[in-house]
Amino acid sequence: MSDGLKRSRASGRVTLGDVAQAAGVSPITASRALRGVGGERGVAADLVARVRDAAARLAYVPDPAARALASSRSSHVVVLIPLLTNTLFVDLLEAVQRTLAPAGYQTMIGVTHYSAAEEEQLLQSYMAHRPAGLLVTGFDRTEASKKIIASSGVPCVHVMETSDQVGVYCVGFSQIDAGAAITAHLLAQGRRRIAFVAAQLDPRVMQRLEGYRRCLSAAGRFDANLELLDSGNSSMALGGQLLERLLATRPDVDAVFFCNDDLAQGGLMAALRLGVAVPSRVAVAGFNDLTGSDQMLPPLTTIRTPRVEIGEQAAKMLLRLMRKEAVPQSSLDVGYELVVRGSA
Amino acid sequence: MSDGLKRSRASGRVTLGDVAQAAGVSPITASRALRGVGGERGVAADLVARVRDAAARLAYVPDPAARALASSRSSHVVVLIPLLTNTLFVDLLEAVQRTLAPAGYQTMIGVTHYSAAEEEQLLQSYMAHRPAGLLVTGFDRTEASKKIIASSGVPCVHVMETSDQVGVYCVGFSQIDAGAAITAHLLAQGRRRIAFVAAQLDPRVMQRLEGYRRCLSAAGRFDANLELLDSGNSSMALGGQLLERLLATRPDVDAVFFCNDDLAQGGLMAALRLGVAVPSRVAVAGFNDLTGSDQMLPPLTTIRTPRVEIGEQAAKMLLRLMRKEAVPQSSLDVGYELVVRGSA
DNA sequence: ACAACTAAGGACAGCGCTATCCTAGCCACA
DNA sequence: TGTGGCTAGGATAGCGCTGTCCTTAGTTGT
Repeated sequence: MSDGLKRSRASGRVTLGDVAQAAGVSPITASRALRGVGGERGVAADLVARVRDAAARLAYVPDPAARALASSRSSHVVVLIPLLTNTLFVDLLEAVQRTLAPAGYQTMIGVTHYSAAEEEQLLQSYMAHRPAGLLVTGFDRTEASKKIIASSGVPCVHVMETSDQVGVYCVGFSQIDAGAAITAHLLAQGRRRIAFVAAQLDPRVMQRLEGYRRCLSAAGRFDANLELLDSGNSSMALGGQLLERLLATRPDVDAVFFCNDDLAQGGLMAALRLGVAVPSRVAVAGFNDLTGSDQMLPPLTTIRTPRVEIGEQAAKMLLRLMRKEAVPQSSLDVGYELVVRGSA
Repeated sequence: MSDGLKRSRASGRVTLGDVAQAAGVSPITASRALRGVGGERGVAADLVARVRDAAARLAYVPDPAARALASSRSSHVVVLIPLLTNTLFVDLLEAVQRTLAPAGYQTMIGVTHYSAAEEEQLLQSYMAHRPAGLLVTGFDRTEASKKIIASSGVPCVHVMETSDQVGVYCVGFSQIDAGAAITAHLLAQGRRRIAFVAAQLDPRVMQRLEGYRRCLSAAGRFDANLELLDSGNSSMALGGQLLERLLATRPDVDAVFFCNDDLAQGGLMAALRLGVAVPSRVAVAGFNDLTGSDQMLPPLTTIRTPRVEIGEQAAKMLLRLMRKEAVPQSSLDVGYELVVRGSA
């Protein structure tokens, strides 16, 4: 070798071969040394050090495309979430990225807009990239989507919900229990006519509804007429409208459980506008503890969903799966927290 | 050829070679036919049809990794934004994705958290992926970042601000003008002691401040003591605190221009809590027209920033650059809109 | 009718890396 | 001392695609 620092390719790119040459080993050994194959065995420690040193000296950066082509597995992790406009998923996403990035994985974000069809299409197109891992929201998807995931052999972790199905990896909490818990809180406050107001009727919202129903039924306070479900998109504006509609048609309501905080925030603003006293006339509760809920007047009582922890744990689980390490438990329940503030 | 439908590789993957064989042409011709090289010239129309048909029949999906390796350019577009928790950037991002996805480009999102250092590191790691295009926020970055962008030769479009520098592509609007416009509106409403309250002092916030200063100076109403700048992160809670602090120390203030809507929303809630009448006692104005601003009490007067249009136009501009097509104008000013509501 | 030109399609090589097999050297055991 | 098993490192051969020539056929002009 003439000059260890000279690059061989016309492209000017520093390749693994250059590193190997500079370190005085074969390209394969350099590859193994840098990847650390076989734990601490495999390549001898002094060789590893020499290769690492050469790579640093040459500022070597591996080519992800070449790596993906040769190993038929990329460094991408596909993350599929329903919405980017809901801070819940943004917080989740940031936690995932923060955990995955140091391990050398890039996240590719797909937004499904709560549509199973859109999700299926995203899966189809993203799978061509041979992702190393997959992170999806919930369990509600088309059969075709499930088949794509299963047959691809790509490790997959489900978030936000839990399941005890074998071979299914998930990190979440029981939406049913959480829905029941906040309903129980309203009951404990002496409320008797507790309404459930929801929009964006995705599976998790329906599970919260289920929790609400079970809790009220157990207390003998269930009344189907107190459920106000709207298929529109969840927003503050809609929350305000729904509260108005609810009070107009069910004047005896003394508490409202909004399935999501943005609806609840809109409800609180509408109450303020209409001169409806909260919580004396109606108590208001939300779900998720989104940004701003603590700034409402009165501050919103809600369920804090641990999305950051979900994101971190799911990413860690995925990391183990991608490295083919053992996963302690396939289903992780991280719980939830009732946050009692002024509105209920 | 024996059976046009049989796959040749052990991997089971349908490759370009299979398609070519099924169509009775060489792999290169198939490649050219599917990519449509040379516009409508190049490959004969009947051959193109035959190849397309074969590809569809075999459900051929090109391998992005192989493509990236061979052409040294991937199908990724890197988008760098400061924050994912600000709906402004989320709206921008969704518009970008919506425009780029049909053209076959995947977006890779990097969050800089308003840190030039973090941005530099993201650039460094993402550039290894040989992105086809780059979309960055504003012009404020390290020299090293600028060098990485320039020397990579990757087409780059800047968003949110405009610049008349030659060779710099950007889509945005004048933050200075917009800041001046809303200040002028407050002046026109008869306000005389107009405060400027800001947090998260990024370059665009400082430009709005500049607009505010120019407008007030021209009217002979400028008072440096009316500026309240906080380096903390922008949030509703901080907006409330800053309003309280402002009213305590400058009791004669009759209008507040918050540099961002979340601060303004927090300010409005604090005013409500403190019993400060808006707009009679103090007028309140925000910036960006974020989600919920129209639901405040009173609804927030603000500047609507056309982030969806910025996203679309920037993506279109980037598409042209990536295809080496001519770009009509390198700097696109999409303007802004004053939205007058109840708070001012 | 022949040379010079044009353009469609193909052969070839290689992008940068890793999976797979293979070799050489080592130790342990009989 | 011989043989089997084991391990570190290397040689080889692609992964699936596209850039760069090059061939061949068709076309035009004189």
